[in-house]
Amino acid sequence: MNDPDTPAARGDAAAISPADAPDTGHGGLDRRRILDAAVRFIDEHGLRALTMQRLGAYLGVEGMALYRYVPGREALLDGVVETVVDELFGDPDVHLEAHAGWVDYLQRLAHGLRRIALAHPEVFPLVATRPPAAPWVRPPLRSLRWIESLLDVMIESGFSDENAAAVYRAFSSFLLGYLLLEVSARGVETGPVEEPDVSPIEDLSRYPLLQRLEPHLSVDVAAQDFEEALEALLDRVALLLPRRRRPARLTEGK
Amino acid sequence: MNDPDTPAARGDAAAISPADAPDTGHGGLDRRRILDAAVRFIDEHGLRALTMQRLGAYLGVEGMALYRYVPGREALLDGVVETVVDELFGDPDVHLEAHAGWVDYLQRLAHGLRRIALAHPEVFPLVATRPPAAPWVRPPLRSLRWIESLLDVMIESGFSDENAAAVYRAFSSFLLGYLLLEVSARGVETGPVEEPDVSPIEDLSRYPLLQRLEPHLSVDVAAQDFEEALEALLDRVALLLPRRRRPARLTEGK
DNA sequence: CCGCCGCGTTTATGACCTAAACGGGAGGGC
DNA sequence: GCCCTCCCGTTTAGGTCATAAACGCGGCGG
Repeated sequence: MNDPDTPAARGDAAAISPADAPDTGHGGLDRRRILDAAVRFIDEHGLRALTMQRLGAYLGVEGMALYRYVPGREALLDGVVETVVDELFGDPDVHLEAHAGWVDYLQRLAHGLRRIALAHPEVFPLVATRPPAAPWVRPPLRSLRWIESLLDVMIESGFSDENAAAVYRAFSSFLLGYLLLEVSARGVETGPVEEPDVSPIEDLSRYPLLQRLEPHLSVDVAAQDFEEALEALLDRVALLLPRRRRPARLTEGK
Repeated sequence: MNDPDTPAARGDAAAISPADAPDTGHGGLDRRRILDAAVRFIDEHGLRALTMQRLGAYLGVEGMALYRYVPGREALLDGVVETVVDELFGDPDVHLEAHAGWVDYLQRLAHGLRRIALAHPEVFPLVATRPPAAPWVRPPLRSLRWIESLLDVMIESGFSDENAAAVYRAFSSFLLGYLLLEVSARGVETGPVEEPDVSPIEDLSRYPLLQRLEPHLSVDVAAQDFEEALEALLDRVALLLPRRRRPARLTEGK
């Protein structure tokens, strides 16, 4: 057998769904319904559990039925990524245009992406690591429309072409690092419902500081770290602007 | 068939190795040889191509032989990650102790990890995303010894316990974001040797800025971005230190 | 000289992806 | 009303994989 005991993969079709699944309600697949179901499925059972057969069952259908609407598993995953990233368009707090300046724009965009990451922790690693369509599409902002929008806002705000591109790169790296780590940490603390494991992780006694700092390391300050790093990034970005157009102060020196 | 045409996955055992493979030279497996071979294999053929059978063939042996030394595929991947991360111990430019202050220490550590990422672009995503042993082990620095070392250096340099932990978190996020993006961008520009693809990616005409900035977006300035973001991070970290112990200037104002 | 054991091989099972053939029912043309 | 035809989900089949379990060979200590 494959994946002999992985908790997520121990999916007897029974346990997986007919009861609470969306199950279409009236039969009749289509690409959208499949993709949405796939996202929900991954949210509920984890990426590893996603199988054509199981997703089919989740929709009340044989696995092969999906192939009529989706070219294959890889394409399905691409669709999942796209579906999740596109949630950004439905977010009332995030806008394609900067109504209140580039700082506000980038903050809303960052928070919007963070919301998505936290809403779909099991999907986000996919968003982060799936090979992008073009080399300059940098996860997690992998939508041409949003990239265009970001560049537009920066340029309208007075940044040079080169600096706009640099901001895009720095912003991507920032988001990827912080969100991927936040999401995967959350996954580790929630996910592995495994047995207490015979090995208490490893011999901690050899690492006195790890022991002493364990409380500090385990406190979840991801939200605060994110805010602070975002502020720092925005401050740094502001310095790229010709002095006259620079916003006075990003934060009121708490 | 699986993976119908993926270039990396088109591995007839013939194409894969006996010729240039390590092939032990004298038969006789062991865990170390297997792990090293796995790293080389992934470097050469990509992660997707790694199969128990193929790795066996690469070593001149049947796939099942590996199971005597490795509990299974997952464990193998864990071993690969560990192997690669442990290269840090062999790096003459990186030291467990800070001989020249914490700034120098963090710079060397960051560059050491970047060297690893660039040396094993196909392995790095694994380093980045594999669930860590403990929740406070943050990729890509997933070695207890190095975490301990980092915390030690920071604390010896006068940072509080809390700030040392904060530095560790910020440093991890920074490395993860920048290195993962750099490595995957490199992978995209090299990797997909696919047919020119009927769709020229997507209709670019709707995104005038993407078109106009394409040159700026495609220039590879990853190294420079990395240095600048590292400097910015270190500057920010320096502010955590009591004023008296703060290093005068990190960069001589270029 | 023999039986045991370390180690790679063979055999077997089951999960999974996917190509291809299949079949039933619903709707349109007559 | 009848039949033809697609649309769409199902069945069938075959290939790749991971992995458990039985196997067998060669060397070594008794």
